[in-house]
Amino acid sequence: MQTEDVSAHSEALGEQSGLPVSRVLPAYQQVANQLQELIMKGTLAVGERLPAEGEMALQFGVSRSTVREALRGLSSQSLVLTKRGVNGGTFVAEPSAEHVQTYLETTIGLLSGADVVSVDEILEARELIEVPSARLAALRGDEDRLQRLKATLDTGAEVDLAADFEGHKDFHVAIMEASGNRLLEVIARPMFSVLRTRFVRDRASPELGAAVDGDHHDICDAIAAGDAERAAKLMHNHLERLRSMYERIDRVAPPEIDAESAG
Amino acid sequence: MQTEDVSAHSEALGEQSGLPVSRVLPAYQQVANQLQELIMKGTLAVGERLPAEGEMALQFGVSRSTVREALRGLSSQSLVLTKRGVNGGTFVAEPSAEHVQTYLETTIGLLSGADVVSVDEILEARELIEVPSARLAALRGDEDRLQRLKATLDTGAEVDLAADFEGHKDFHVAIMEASGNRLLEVIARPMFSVLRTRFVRDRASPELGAAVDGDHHDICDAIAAGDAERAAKLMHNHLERLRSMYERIDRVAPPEIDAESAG
DNA sequence: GCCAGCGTAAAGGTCAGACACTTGAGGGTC
DNA sequence: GACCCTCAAGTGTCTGACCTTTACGCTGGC
Repeated sequence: MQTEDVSAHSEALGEQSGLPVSRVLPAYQQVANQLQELIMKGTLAVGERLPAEGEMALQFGVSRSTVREALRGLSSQSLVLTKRGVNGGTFVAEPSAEHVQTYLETTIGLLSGADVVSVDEILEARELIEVPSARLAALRGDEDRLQRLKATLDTGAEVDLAADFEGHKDFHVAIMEASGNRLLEVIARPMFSVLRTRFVRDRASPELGAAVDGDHHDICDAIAAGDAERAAKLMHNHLERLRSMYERIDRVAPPEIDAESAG
Repeated sequence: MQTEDVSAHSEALGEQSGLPVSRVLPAYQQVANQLQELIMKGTLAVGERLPAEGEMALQFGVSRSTVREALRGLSSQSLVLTKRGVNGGTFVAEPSAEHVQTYLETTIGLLSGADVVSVDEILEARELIEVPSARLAALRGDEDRLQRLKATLDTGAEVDLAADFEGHKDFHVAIMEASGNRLLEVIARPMFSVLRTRFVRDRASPELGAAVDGDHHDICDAIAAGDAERAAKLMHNHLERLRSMYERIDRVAPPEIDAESAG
């Protein structure tokens, strides 16, 4: 472990050594930690209302500003949400898949931008998840989900590449939805978004878009037919195609995060 | 722009989706959004120091408290970190896989506790990720990683079930590490932790622990031999065993959190 | 009896200013 | 050169005030 910065999560160190290093966390951090623990333990139930800020300030023996700073931290983690007005207050937020997706999207984007994870790794992870997702979708697909999947194909002939890309996203998201595993959806969707952001749509070629569309149709057919293995294989091929596309793009326009090409 | 927190909340509440929520975001939220965008765009480079709080307050035309609340939000997302003292200040944090793991751990835990995702889904996702991870580890495993993997087995005969469980965790983490895909590690590790938390160690039986240990040794052997398919198959069987274990435990003593689900 | 309109008050949002605490840097002392 | 002391920049915390939002309830007209 190369922990060069021992700022926040410092453990309790030996009391015997009277080092003057004050490992005391800021008050707002302590308050946040305590509240978070209460939430995680279930002591504070979902939807339950926390005391008013002023009251918490009294209870914790800190000022209202400190409590507020703690709450901002929790709220930006979607652990709580605040409402104004009468009967407003701070409430324990309902855990939602969307929040996680939003967070993952920004974070994976940052990790990728900082080369902590490579595009190859994202593509690989995508394949690991989406191929079995297609298989599961074929096995489990109920009418409803199948319809939604088909709907993502219905857009027909599009001229706008950006809209095209959106359609592709919808298709892949629908696949993961159809797999019946929400956790997969939560995980895979941000990866898709990150790739989309990194490889700006305009750089894709129209003929490739058509090929992608064809793939989607084929995959959808296989899923509709309940042919799990074929769906999986097609998805694999599809992602291979995408991978080579990304690689080509990457060679042409290297690691620049956001190409703001003026011309 | 992901400034649509408001609508996301109302949707999460599950009532009517068209609630008349005020579109005006609080100032601290706006400041946080702007800073976040600067960070994501790379305008503020990693490690770069932001202006002092007071200065930002002037620039944004808000009070220092407001700036601080914004910063608390960003810092709890590990987008920035603050240091005190001379040469202290707020710095753009280096994206780190650990932060994401920590976040995912708490969040998946909450999602699971609130039945947004089921244990089955976690297990399924785990299988999707870990089986190919074992395959990749067999294909790519360099000496170094292989040694680390083996080290997780060396613990030998353990009496303490808790420590045993820790060892199991280390093994699975080492597998994902050996797969060479950090993204997989980031994703799978929290899932493991959640399962561990949900199924408290003491409930596992000693003989099962032995079986699990045996599995681990076999998998490790297959990886060391570079036999990718065998490693994958063994991992699959191993996870099947775990799944049935979890199911049995779940039947006997269902987690107290979600007892009231209609059944 | 019902609905519209208004007032009210609770609670979060924002502000200004002050002081305490931390910590590196620079300078002085031995 | 090593040590200590002081200083300053910047975050951490507090106080207390005022603004803004918004559900609830009262009032009055139909």
